[in-house]
Amino acid sequence: MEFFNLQIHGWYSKYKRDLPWRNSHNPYFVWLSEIILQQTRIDQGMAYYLRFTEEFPTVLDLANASEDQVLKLWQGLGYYSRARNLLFTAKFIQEHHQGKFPEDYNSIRSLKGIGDYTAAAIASISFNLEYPAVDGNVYRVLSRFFGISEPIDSNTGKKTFGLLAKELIKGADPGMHNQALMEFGALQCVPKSPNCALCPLNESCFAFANNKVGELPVKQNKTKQRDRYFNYLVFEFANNTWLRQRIKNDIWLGLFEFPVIETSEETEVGFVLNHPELGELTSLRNTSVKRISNWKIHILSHQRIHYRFIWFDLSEEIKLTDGLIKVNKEDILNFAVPRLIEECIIELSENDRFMR
DNA sequence: TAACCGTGGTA
DNA sequence: TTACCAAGGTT
Repeated sequence: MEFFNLQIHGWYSKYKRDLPWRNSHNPYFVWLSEIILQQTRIDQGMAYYLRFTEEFPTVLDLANASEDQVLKLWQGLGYYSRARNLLFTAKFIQEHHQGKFPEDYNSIRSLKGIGDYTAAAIASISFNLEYPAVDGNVYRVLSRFFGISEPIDSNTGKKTFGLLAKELIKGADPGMHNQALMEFGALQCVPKSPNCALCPLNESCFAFANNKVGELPVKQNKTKQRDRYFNYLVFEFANNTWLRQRIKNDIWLGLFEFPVIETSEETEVGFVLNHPELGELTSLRNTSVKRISNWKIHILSHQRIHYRFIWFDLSEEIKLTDGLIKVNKEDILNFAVPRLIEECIIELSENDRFMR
């Protein structure tokens, strides 16, 4: 174990990346970076981190934002509950911690959106507290080097890795140690085809010695995907279209989209045009379908969204029904939308059919 | 406990 | 093309 820490720490001092959130121990910045980077690659999250810190330099700036504003900044990053919890926790800190980020592990861990990993990361990096941060990288590094084949997504496995990580961090600089382990997993001990020949730990690595690098770590649960079918209705009249905010406990909660009729399969257009839900949206009769896109597929971690767009040229202005929002086309980019809606809007503006 | 919650990169 | 999976957390 001493060899392990010595090599990891030495490797880190040599190869660590210069990342913006490493220039400060400010718990607000560390928290922000950790939430953004949950299940997200640094390449993908970096621009979001820079935008958030510029827009909201302090936790109080964030606390005073609206949810729509935060979701708009978060647009495209996915797992939008992270953004909603971010705002909730900022407001909570404003109200219950006098606007000062809490400095002890239990207080940090109790905040919404912060689990075992994130609490340990903030506590160790910001406050030098000795809590092991075990993320996907650390599971991989430990399982390979120490030869642990317990599934990392089982309770017993999490306990085993947690205990080992707790032993390893003893006596080390907590923040440096945690980041070193993660950085090593992210850059050297990568998931697929790591370059073990030049790894400073290869002489003692169980997986390398036993040719099990490709088999570790072990995961047991495979998430099932289900198919869904979204018929998006794009109403146009004058320079307006209509959007609706997603308010059900479902994907994309809080984001906006064109009104949608969900069907059980890739139905004919006639099925949608005669659908009772369309009648609830508009009682207009003289609506003509201008264009119908092909079915496309948008992949989520657990769902496959089959979707298409049906454009309606309205002969008169639509009558507003529950939750429908009339949007001037020039304002549409101010709404937080799912990726597939954004692509539709971009395509339309490029084709000069929509934004003129 | 297992299912739910996005998006993009990679082989 | 498909499958995996990335600084996970909540219910």
